[in-house]
Amino acid sequence: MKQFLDQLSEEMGAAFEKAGFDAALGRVGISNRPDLCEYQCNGAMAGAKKYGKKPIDIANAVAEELKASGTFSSVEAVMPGFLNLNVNEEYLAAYVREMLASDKFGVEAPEKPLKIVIDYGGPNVAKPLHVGHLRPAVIGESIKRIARFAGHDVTGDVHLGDWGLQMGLVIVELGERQPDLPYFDEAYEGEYPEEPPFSLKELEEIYPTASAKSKSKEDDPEEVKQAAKEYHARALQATREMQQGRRGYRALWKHIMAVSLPDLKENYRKMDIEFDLWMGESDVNDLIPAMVDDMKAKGLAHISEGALVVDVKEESDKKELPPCMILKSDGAANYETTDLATILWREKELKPDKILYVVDKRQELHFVQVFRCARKCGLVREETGLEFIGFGTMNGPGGKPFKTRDGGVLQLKALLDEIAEKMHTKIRETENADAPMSEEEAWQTARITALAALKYGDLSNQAAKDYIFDVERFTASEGDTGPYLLYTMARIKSILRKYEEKAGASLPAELAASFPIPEGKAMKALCQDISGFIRMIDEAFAERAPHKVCAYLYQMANDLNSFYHETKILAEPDEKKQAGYIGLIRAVLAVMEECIGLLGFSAPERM
RNA sequence: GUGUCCAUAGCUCAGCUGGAUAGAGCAACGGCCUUCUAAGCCGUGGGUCGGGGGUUCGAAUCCCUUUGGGCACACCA
Repeated sequence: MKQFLDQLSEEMGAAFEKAGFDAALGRVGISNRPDLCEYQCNGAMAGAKKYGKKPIDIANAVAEELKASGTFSSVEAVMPGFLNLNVNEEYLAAYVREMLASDKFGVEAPEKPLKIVIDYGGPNVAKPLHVGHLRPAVIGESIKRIARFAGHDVTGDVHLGDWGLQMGLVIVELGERQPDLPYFDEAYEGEYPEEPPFSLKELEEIYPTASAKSKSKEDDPEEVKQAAKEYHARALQATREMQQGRRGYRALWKHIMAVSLPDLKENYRKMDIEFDLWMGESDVNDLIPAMVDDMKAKGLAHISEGALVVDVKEESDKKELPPCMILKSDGAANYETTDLATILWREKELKPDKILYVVDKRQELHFVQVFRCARKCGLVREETGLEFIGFGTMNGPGGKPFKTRDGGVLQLKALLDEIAEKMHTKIRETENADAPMSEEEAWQTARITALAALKYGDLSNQAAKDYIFDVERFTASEGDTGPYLLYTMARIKSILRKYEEKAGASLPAELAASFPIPEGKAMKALCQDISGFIRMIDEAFAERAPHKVCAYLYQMANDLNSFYHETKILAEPDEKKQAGYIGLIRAVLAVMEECIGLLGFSAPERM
């Protein structure tokens, strides 16, 4: 279906044309003066110069053409040349009914659906998920769902960080602790144990320890600095040896993966984040030699300061762009290498029209280099879109990087639990004494609500901006929050349940038939909200902007609550009227369900 | 230093393909539960849209400039 505003614009454009003006001037937008009208068109002012006429004269002429319109209930030309519009209720209701009767509320598949790969998540194996992993997962997941809903063929890939220095660090640290393990004996030719030499808990401690050991601060004594440097060098060497196939290290790598991966999967599952592919940097290791050879053969890669690089600077650059490094001077791969090989793999296996990278915006330069290198070396077809979607840093209250009270990194599990507990407390404080929740339902509801709080809190901000993550604010669950939306939905569900009980029958599956012609401002506002759905989806997809879905939902929830307060639905004596109310709130609920699904969370039956 | 992004109410953020009085939430203050969930609704106060120029009938929005921040700038990812 067409966007509602486009339909209005068409009607308006026709009127402009009839009055002797360019139809393109008839663009209709939502009014920014809701006290005066519902929609507006400013084309008369835009066209004044072109036609050498006063804007108000044009507006009046156009308004005259629309006098008999079935689309608008009123068209008013106002100084200096605004066209203030209200839509006809029956026309509006008919549009919404058509939406409700359509698949996906009238959002049609694009003529040529795009094959899109979304690279998001990017957790590092061997490191526990911490708050820093929240944004890529939450934003990427939502963009994926929006793109899919918009009708595209979307593949989400977690793109594990499993081939870099952190592996070398874990190997070295393990070697310090248990040097007698066969993995470290190069002469060992037997089978390695099946059981990993560490538990998940140990692994989660090994990495931070190793990482700390490899770094030193400015004011550390010289011998500490020296030790850190030496340790770091060993980790680099271990990384290289692992990449190049040293048996013992590969075996350890497998152990690390076996221990770490199930935990990662479990964590993402808890957050309702689903990847189609669990590929990692390691999966493309075998593609690297041929890729490098090809770059050399084409004369694109050359040695610079010991490393193999490809120049990617261009004439138009305002700034000196460093070359893209293909191999480090020690011959090891770095993240440019694996990112490039990954592009190669995706191109070969999936032939995507677009690859979207949902990554920290601080990595933008890296991706500029990688994208240019990929093009220059012919790793992708000309028409394959490579798109960087950078998100801002999540800071704690006060605007500084997010830390726990004792200065450590807050693990994602801990954060989720903390919020769920607060929600649980809230539920117990406010629940209806006549129908208390079972402990199971209370916790279930708490977890659903916590996830909504967390995700909505993140997604309602523009992704590209830094934002302040304030647990107190999100758990407050007042105002523009996830729980507020869920609460609104729970209210609707409650009414629907009671209505069904009273009527003694279940509601018809059909949404469109019972949708009313709106009477009064509150009802009409809700109809208009629904009518804007297709436009919202188009924009959210085009701009990769989940926050548009949030704003849409919030507006709808506000309007619903206003309606709720001024209308006693269950007490309405006029059965026909009541059925209309029920039809309206059911439609609102259905749209809201769809929207929160796009954001990546769900709603409980009651709160 | 170079590049880049940002600057809107006390705080956290929308609005930015230019339009009429710049919107929310939190915080503050005042109302509303005998009636469908008060995690709610209604209202009040609070802003030279960082500063200065320009384009335009019209600028928070576009251009230039300036100030103040964030971030990045090849062998960690």
